[in-house]
Amino acid sequence: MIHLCYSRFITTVFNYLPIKPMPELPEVETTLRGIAPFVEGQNITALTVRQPSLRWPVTDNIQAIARGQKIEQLSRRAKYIILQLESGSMLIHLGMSGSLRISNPSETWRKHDHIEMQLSNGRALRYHDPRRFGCWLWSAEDHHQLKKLGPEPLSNNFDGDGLFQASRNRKLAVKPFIMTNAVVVGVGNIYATEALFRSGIRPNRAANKISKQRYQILSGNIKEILAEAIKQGGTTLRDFVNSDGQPGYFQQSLDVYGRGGEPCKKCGTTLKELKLGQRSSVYCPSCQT
DNA sequence: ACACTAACCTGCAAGC
DNA sequence: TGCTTGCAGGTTAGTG
Repeated sequence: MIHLCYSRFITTVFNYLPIKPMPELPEVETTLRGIAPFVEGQNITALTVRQPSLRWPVTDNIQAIARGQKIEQLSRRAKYIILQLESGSMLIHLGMSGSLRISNPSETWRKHDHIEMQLSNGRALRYHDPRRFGCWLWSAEDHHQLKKLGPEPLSNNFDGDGLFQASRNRKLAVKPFIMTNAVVVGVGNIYATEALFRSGIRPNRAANKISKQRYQILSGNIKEILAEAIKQGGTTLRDFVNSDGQPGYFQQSLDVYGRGGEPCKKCGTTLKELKLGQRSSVYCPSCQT
C-alpha cells in the first residue's frame, strides 16, 4: 500500500518535470540555437550510424560523404534542421521523439542513440530518437521534402489574408487545416490547440466557414504563441552540452492542451475533448465558437 | 484537388 | 505480478 502510494506520487511529480521530448517548432528552433555554436564552422571528422532504420533509411554512403566536409551553416525550415555542407546538405528531422545534443566522442552510448557526428573541435553531435520517426537525409541538390511546404509562421509571408485565401473551398475542420504543412508549417497539435483557444475558434469549425477577420486574429495568435515558446526556450536553464538535449516546455503555460475535463482558465467552464484527424483536441465550449 | 485513414516505432500508464 | 490496451508532440503513402 505504501509502495503503491509512493509510486503514484513519483509518477505525479514526473508529469510536471520537463523531461519529455517534445519537438514542435519552438523546440526545433531552440535545439538549433543550442547546438549551432558548437557545430557551425567545424569539420566532420567521422559519422557513426548505429541504427540506420529511421523514418527513411539512412543511406550507407552518408558516412563517406560527410567525412571531411565543413559544416558551413545551420538553418531551419519548418521542423527540419538543415546542415549546409560544402557539397550539399544534411536534412535532419526530430520526428516525435528525437533530440540532438553535444556530447564527447568518448561518451557511452545510451539506448536509442542512433547517430553521432564527430567534429574537429573534439565535440560530437549525437542524435537520440526512441520512436525513430525522425530522419537524416543527405542530398547534393534540393531536398524534395522541402518543396511543397507553406510559409514559415513567423515570417511576413504568413498572415490572415493568406490563411483566409487558402481556406476557401476547404471544408475540413480548421484545426487539421492549420496543421497542414502546405498551408503553414510548424503548427503542431499543441500549438494548434492553444492558438485556437486564444482566438476563440472551435477546432472542429469548417475552415471555409471562418471570416477573414477571425483568420487575422488566428494568424496573429499563432505567431504570438510560437514566438513566446521560442523565447521561453531561450531562457530555460537547459544547455545542449552533455544534457539530454530536450528543451521541453517547462515555464510555458499551456491553457488548454492536456486539460480536458478541467475548468477553462478564462470562464471556468469544463473543457471538452474531441478527436480530429486522429489527434486529440481540447477546447472550451463557452469561449470557442 | 481534397478528405480521410493507416502506418512507421517505442515507452508509458491505466485497467484487469 | 504480469499481461493487454490505448495513447503520445509528425509526416507520408494510399484510398475513395
